[in-house]
Parts: sequence; C-alpha cells; structure tokens
Amino acid sequence: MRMSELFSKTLREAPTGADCKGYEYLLRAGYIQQLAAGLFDLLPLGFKSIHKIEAIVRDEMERIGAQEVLMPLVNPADIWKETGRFYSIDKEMSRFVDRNERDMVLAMTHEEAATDMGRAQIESYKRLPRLIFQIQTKWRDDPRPRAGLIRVREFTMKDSYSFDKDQEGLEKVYKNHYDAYFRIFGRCGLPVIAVGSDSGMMGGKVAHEYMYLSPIGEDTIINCPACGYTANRQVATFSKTYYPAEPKAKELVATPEAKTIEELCAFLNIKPEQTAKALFMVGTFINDQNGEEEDKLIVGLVRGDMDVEESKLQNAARANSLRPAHVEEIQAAGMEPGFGSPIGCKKGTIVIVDDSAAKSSNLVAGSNKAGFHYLNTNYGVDYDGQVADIASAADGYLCPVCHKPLRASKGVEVGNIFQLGTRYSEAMNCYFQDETGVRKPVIMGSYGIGIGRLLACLAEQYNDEGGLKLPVSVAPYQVHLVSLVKDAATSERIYEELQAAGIEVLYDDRAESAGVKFADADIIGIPIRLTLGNRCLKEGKIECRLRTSGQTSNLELEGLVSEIRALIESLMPRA
RNA sequence: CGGGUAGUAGCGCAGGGGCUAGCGCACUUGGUUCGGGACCAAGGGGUCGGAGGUUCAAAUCCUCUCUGCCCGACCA
Repeated sequence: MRMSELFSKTLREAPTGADCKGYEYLLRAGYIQQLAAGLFDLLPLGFKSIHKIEAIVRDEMERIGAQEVLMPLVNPADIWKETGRFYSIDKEMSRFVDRNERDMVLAMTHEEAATDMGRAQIESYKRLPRLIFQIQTKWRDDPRPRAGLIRVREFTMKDSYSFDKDQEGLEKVYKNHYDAYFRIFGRCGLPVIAVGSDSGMMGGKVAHEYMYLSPIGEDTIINCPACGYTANRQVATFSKTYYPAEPKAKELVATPEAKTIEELCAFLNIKPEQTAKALFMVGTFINDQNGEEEDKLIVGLVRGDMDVEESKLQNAARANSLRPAHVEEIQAAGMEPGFGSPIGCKKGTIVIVDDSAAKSSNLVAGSNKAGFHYLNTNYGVDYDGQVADIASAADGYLCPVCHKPLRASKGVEVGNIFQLGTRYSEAMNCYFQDETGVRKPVIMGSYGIGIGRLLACLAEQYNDEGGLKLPVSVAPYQVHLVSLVKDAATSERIYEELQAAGIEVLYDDRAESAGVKFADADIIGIPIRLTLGNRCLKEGKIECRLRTSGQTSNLELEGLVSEIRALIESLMPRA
C-alpha cells in the first residue's frame, strides 16, 4: 500500500475523550474513527488488523474441528420467546417489528439461532458431536459504551456453539476451546489469564472468562499468588473466619446517628466483625413463559467486616436483575435504612444471609427503628433466611484453597466459554435419539471472543510515547518502507520485490520530510521499518529498524527479501 | 437512568451582547529545504450542535432540546 494513496491520515493531537493510550493511538494512527457512541468505523489499517486476528481465530477454530457458518443479525423474536430471553433481557436487546407486524430482535448473541439450526440438523447420536462457529456482528444497546473499542454497542464476535450427546463430550469440546483460546491470544500476542466466572444471562454452570489484566479493565479478578486460584470477583470465594459463641438474648440499644458500620463501631467501641450489615435491593423476577414481571425486596446480610457481592446475591436470590431499593420500598417492608436488618421484616421479603453472619454469634444488627440497634442478634433465633455465600472477595482476604492472602486486579474480558448444558436445547426442543432409542436433549456449550475488543487490548498492551507497536501477527502490515531518496527508482523496486515475495508492505512514497514520515511510521507502528536513505544507498544497503526494540541495522539490498522473511518469522508471537 | 462536563474550521483550542468570529496544527499554490513532526510568501475553509425567545443588535443572555465524554447504575 502506498501512503500517498492511503485513505486514512494520522492525527497530531488526540481527539478529546480518548482517555486511554491504546484508544488514543488507534484514533491518531487512523485505525478507527468514531461514528457515534459505541459505534466505530474500521479504517483500512484497523480493518487489516481485524482481518489478521480473524484469520488466527479461524485457523484455531478449524483446528479443533469447528465448521464456519453465518447466522443473521436479525432474528425473529419467536425463538427468543422460546427460551424466555425475549422477556428476561431488558433494553440491552433492541426490538422492532417488520412490515408484517412480526416481532423481530437484533441478536446480541446466537444461542437461539444456533439451537434452531441444531434442532433442524441433528436427530440422532450419529450426528453428534458437532461444532459450529461464526464471526459476526452483535448489537448490544449498552447504556454506557466507553474506552473506545473496549466497550461498544455494535461489535464483531467469534462465537461457537457445540452440540454433544453427553457431558463427557461437552467437557472435551470445552477443554478444546480452553486450549484453543490460549493459542489464539498467544498468537495475537495478548497475555491473558483464564478465570472462573459467573455465567450471567447465559445460564449453565461451568464458565471461564479470558482476562487481559489491565487497569483499564472493568472486571475485578481475585487471584492467589501462592496456589494460583483465580476467579472473577463476581464468583470468587474466600476463606472466612467465623465467631461462634453461646447465643445471648438480644437487647435494644440506642445508637443515635450511627448509620454506618464505622459509626456504629466507634459508638459502641466494637469491631466490624461483631456487627451485621444489611444491603437492600429490589430484584426483578420474570416468568419465562409469559414475561410477567414481579419485583421483590431482597435483604442481603453480611458480617460488618465484609461487603455484599451483588452478583452472588442475585444468583442466590435467583433474581433476573437487581437494583438498589428506594427508601420507601425498604420501609414498606418494615425495615429502616441505616438501622436495618431482617429482624421483623414483612413476609415476602427475600432474606439471604451470608454464612459469615449466620455462623457468627451475638452480632450487633439494625433494629429497624431509627436510632436503635440490637446487641446479640443470632441467625436462626432472631431472624431466618437462606444462607449462601454472598460476600465480596477483596484484596488481602484469604484464599479458599491454600489460605494465603488473595490479590485483586482489574481485567478486560476478551473471551468466554460456557457449558450451557440443556438450557437451550430443552427450551427449544433440540433433541436427539441415543443408541438405545431414547430421546434426549442435546448438550450444548457456547464460546465467544470479542474481536474488536481484542484489538483494543492489543493496542493498550503494545504502545509507547511514539504510538502503536503491534505484534507482527496482527499489525496491518509487516514492513513499513520509508523512502527518503529523491530518485524513487530504487525504493519502487524494493517495494515491488517485497510485495512480489508476499510480504505486506506499507510504502511511504509521499513528498514529506523525514521527520513526518518517521513520526507517522512510529504511530502506525508497523513492526519492521525499512528506511532507504542516500547514505546507505551508496553502499547498497538499507536501514532496518524494529519498532518494538528500536534495534537498528543496515541490510544488504542483495538478498533483502529472504532476510526480511526470516525477520518476520522470528518476530511472530508463538502460541 | 442519576451526577458531572463539553459542543465555535478536519484536529486541538481562544473569544462570552456591538462592526468582517480568531489562533496553532492540518489543507491549497509558489519558492527554498531534505535522516526525526522544516522555512518564507500567498490562499481556501464556519448554518458558532439545533429550535424558540429577549434585544436596535445574540457565538455571547434566557428556555427547551440533541449529541459526545467522564463517574455511577447497568453489562456476555
């Protein structure tokens, strides 16, 4: 590609709002351009990189036996009604009616469409297992897109769907994905870790997320440096200490102005672990069959030295969604914010008690009368409720496996794998006959990688003051040829030779000063820069500089192609 | 959806009732320069986000509204 003909241009200054480096450079280097909130154009350079990533993904997916398909972005609402997700998913899924008044949706994922394909194609165990994948557009009307390509509304995703006759088969294909994903990210050059995760709206039990650890991430990952235990904070467990004792009778005590645990502890001169903390949420419960919604107040109770993890609370309560409760709602259920506890709450309130509180005795808890707390409250005596782990793991807490301190870090989710089981196949009647003639639901899995987000993470991982420096496996071109000589004949010849040899070259043939060309080369960040200058040329040489290391050497023009080939090979990230 | 912040040239910004709306970069033309964002000269480019209002006069004041970004809520 000649830079004199390149569609995009570089920007000297970062557009306002480019808050992280990777995003800033993708904009400034002319890889992407914003169209609206969460909507981005891929310019030629960015699209080249995306194609490279997709090629790696295809290669690795086909290697584990996946067959590429393409499902429509627009789905009839019917199949989403079959699984209930038409009702359970809120405004994040966009809906419309076609000219015949038929309900349609823009697919935010393709479990329904894939299951529909499966039920048409699979009737016997002889046609199992099967694995399909696609690289396709998703639309998710996220309320708050941010950080460039990290969180967008329209994006490209590689999603695969597995069909198996038994759990053993599912586990095998799951493991294949687990490994393939590491090869994919490895070949792209992105360091990731796999963490145990919440299955969220996907349903199913076993799930992993692939996290790129970075401060720009929105997920919190809990990790044990000692034994390697790693999980998303949404599901991370930790080792809790309990404080059981002989239960005493509860006792009302005036605690004016002591609304928080801190104030309470200071007032009563006690420690946080001697108290119980209540969090009030309103959960929405949706009938999957008809879409009818019901709101219920949920009280989450943890010991005062911990916090409630809302994802855990939502799962324990089996709520479809959670939001903080309004003061009036809390009071309507017979409780008082700031002095709240499940003691004496109205029937119909869902009470979830963390085991930390349930297994500790004589805690100070709210009395539900403003200005008063109870001393010596005990689970099973003063209040009841479902006991579950709803406490949030945090930095310094103890590992559930080896009891050493845990560490918390931020990460971006670039991929996920789910064992779906039969949630979709049962709901959508995707059954097969086994060897004995018994009809069984197909066992499914689903597996995703956000392609654009992967590029965003790579841009974040690979940049310096000068701009981008993507690995050669995903950079838009392999070689950036900069001509500084007046007579273009030699550089033209080199350009032709490299291209003829199948090397991908961005050729700066513009009439710009050396400084401008170098600055553009730096920001675009092609891994190998070849500079043809008058000095070198006289000796029959060309300067070769590596973007990442800055390492510079002069190569003979004679045999340049094979030299560059070898160099590209040596720079290629390994899985 | 709440809180904050900003919309003036392609990008970054200044101007805050008054005459022709400005600066840097980018762009065009001519000349000089030519290995790290060159220099000189001459140019082109604007519904000041939109609508309504106040006023002799609005980019500027008022009302409404749209959009972007940040924090939160939300999120595979």
